[in-house]
Amino acid sequence: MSDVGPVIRVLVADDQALVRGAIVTLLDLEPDLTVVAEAGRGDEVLALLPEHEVDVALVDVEMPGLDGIEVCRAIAASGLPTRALVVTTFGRPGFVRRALEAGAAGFVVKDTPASELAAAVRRVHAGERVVDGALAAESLIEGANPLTPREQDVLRATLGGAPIAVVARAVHLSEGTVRNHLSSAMAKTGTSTRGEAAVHARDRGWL
Amino acid sequence: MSDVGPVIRVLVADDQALVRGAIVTLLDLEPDLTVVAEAGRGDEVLALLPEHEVDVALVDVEMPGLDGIEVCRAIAASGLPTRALVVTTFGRPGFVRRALEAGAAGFVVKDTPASELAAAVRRVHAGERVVDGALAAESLIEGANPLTPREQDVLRATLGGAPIAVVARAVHLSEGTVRNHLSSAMAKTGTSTRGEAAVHARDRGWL
DNA sequence: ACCTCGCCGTGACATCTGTCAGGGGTCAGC
DNA sequence: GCTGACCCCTGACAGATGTCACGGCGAGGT
Repeated sequence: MSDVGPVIRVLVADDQALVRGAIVTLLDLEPDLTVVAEAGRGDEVLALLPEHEVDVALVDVEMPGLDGIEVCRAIAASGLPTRALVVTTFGRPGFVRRALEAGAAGFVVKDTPASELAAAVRRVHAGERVVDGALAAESLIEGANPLTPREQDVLRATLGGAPIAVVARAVHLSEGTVRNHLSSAMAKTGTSTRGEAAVHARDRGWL
Repeated sequence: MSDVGPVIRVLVADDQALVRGAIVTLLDLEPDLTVVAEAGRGDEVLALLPEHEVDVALVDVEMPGLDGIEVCRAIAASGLPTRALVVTTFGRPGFVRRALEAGAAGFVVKDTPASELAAAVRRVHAGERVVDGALAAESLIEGANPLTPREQDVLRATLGGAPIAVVARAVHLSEGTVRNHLSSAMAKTGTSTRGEAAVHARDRGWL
C-alpha cells in the first residue's frame, strides 16, 4: 500500500451516470488507482480500451449496446492485457459462471461494502480471481444451466407475457414446437406455467 | 456557493452498499454538504431521522423493509423538517406522481450526471421541487393510474407467472372474480394476456 | 331517491395452453 | 454403425384462460 509504484489504470463502465460518477470519484480517492476512462454503453468500452492502456476494466452486467458478459468475451479475444471485473446489481448465480467462462477475472455484487471495491480492483490487477463468496457457493450448488439454447430463446420471448402464437412467430417456430420447448423448460425448472418458468430462469441468470 | 453558512445535513438510503458508499463519498466532497447517516433499509431511515437533524433525505425507491415511497409518506406524516429526495434506477412515470403525492420534494433518476446530484440536494433544501424534466413530461402524458386497487392486487400476484387458481387463493377471491379483474386490466392496458398486462402495469409504475 | 362506480360473484362458451405419444432430421462420441 | 442429445414438427386431449352477460352489494355524488 505504501508502494507508490505505477498506479493501476482503471476503466469504469455503467449505464447509470449517477452510479458511474460516484464509483469513479470513490476509486479516484485511492492514491494507487486512476480512472482513465468512463463508458455508459458496452460498445463504448471496446472503443476506449486501445487508447488508454487500461489495467482493470470495471463493467456492469446490464448495459445497452453490449452485454457486460459480451464485453468480457471481447476483451479476452482482443489479446489486450486488460483484466475485467464484473459488477452487477442482482446476484444471479448463473451470471458468475457465464462471466468467468467469458474470461472475467472477478465478480462483485453491488451490495458489497464500498471499501472493498478498491481492494477487489487491486487483487484483480495482481492476478487473483475475485468472486463474492456467497455467490460462488450458490453458483456451485445451482449447477450449470440445464436449458438448451432453443429453450432459452423461447423463454426469453415469453418473458413479456406474450401468447404462444406471438412467441412462435418471434422465434420462427411452429406453435406446437414452442409448446414442447416450454413444457420441457417447465419440467426442468419445476414450474407449471410458462410465465413461472421464464421468471425462474431469468432469476438464475439462465437467459 | 461561497456562503460557508450552516452545512446541509444529508441522509443517504440505498440498499446496494456499493452504490450507497459511492454516493456518500461523492456528496461528502462538497464543502456545504455533510452525510450524517446512512441506511440500507427503508425502516432504518425512520429510526435514524430523529437523532440526526437531517435536512435532506436521499431515498432509493426499491428498498427492503419499507418502500422508498412509503418512507416519504412517513417523513411527511412525522412532522419533521426533513425533505425527501427520491432516487431511482428506472424512470417509471407512475412513480413520479406517487412520490410527489407521498410528499417527496424531488425525484432524480440514476442516469442523470453525477455532478447534478449535489445541485439537486441544494435546490431541494432551498425549498424547490426538483423533478427530472423528461420524466415529468412522460408522467403528464401517461396520465394517472387507471387501475382500481383490486386490479393492482391481482396484477401484482400475477407478476410471477402464477396460474389463476393460485392468484385467487393469494388474494382471497373467487377464480371467476380474478378473471374478471384481469380481463378489465387487460382492456385498460391494451393487452391480451394477464402476463402482458402485469408487465405493462409494472413498467409504468402502476403497481 | 337516483345514478354511477367499484367490488364480488356466477355460469357458460370459445379459445388458448400444457401434456403426451408419436414422427423424422442432424451431429458428436463410442 | 449404434446411441444419445438436441432439434423440429404433427395430432389429439384435458384443463386453464379470456370474454360476456348477468345480479347483488355498498359508497359516493347530484
